[in-house]
Amino acid sequence: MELSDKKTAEMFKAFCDENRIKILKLLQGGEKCACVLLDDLHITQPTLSHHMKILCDAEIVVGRKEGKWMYYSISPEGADKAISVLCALTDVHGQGDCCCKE
Amino acid sequence: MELSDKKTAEMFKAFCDENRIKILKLLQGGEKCACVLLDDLHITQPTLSHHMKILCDAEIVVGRKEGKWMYYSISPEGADKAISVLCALTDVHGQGDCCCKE
DNA sequence: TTGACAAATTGAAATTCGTGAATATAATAT
DNA sequence: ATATTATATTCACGAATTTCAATTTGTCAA
Repeated sequence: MELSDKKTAEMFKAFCDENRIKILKLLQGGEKCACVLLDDLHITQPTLSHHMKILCDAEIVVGRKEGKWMYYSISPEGADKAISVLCALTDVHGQGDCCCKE
Repeated sequence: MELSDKKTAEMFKAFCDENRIKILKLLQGGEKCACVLLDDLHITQPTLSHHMKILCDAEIVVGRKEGKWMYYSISPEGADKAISVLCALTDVHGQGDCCCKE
């Protein structure tokens, strides 16, 4: 399934903010509660919520509600999708040295 | 060499604009003159120049001047760097299923 | 040297983005 | 029911980004 150029740009927006990079690095340790992320980042709760929405909309992160808490984790499927789109986008045709080919 | 979170975000900005996605797709066919890119995109010459600067600053694209013309192409090294940073960023520790690991 | 052409830079307008205060919603506990 | 706690939404504002018109710079040809 081919993504539109607009959708592709949209997806990569997940990765072009310093705080979202920090969030992803925190989630590399595994699923984390929003409140824990909030403790580690010097931003307000609404700002965190905003970034989580962008990450979830891009399907790089998935959220799971448990009672009052929201647990977030990196989506392996979303991450793989982003990687393969990036590989496909930067692979010069006829060179075939992209690790994600086929 | 580890990139700062800020630098990482900066790098991915190369991929989060619809026109830059289109430019990369055009460059997949191989090196192209700026004037050729301009013909294929519905943007003005200064706008193209602006986007090419962002792509070159991010080291995803390299430019080569030949007389009056500028030829641009995808930098395999820059692309590989971006891919490996993305892999490293989205790989959940202890899962080790990233194609770019090691 | 002058003219023509390609690309970069500057400046300014419109839009998008990141942020936090205030508020709303949802779930739990008393 | 009421209070409390966790998260989401709304709103407003400043900063950054995208865009194009105008201008400048660089290169070549006559």
